Amino acid sequence: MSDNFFELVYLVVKQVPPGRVTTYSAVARFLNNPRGSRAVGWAMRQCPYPNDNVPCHRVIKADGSVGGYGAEGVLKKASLLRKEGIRVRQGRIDLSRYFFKNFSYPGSS
DNA sequence: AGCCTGACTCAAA
DNA sequence: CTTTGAGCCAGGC
Repeated sequence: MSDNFFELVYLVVKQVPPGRVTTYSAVARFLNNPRGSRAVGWAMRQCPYPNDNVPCHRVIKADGSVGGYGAEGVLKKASLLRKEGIRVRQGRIDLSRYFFKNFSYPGSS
């Protein structure tokens, strides 16, 4: 488990199905880094894999804001989320409705 | 090691 | 509810 923090982040984010979202802090906390939300965001910025493999666009802020999407722009991100059936209103999402928390720890296969 | 940046978060005003 | 400010983590120079 001395794998890079990124690897774990990607594995966790990969678990988020279409129509559902998660937050940076949630992922960070799942990896035993409750204060590592920024590191998670940093990992997302790298985005070494295609969005099909790692749906970076399904990771939003803890307050329900869409967050950012690098050069692509937050509009693109919101658009993708809407296409998956997620209702985005004023750049915000209802976490109580779309938040995915049924994660399984990476590497436990 | 030190300093700066960034798809963040929380608390306070 | 919106706006500020400070805190935290990993990476690059």
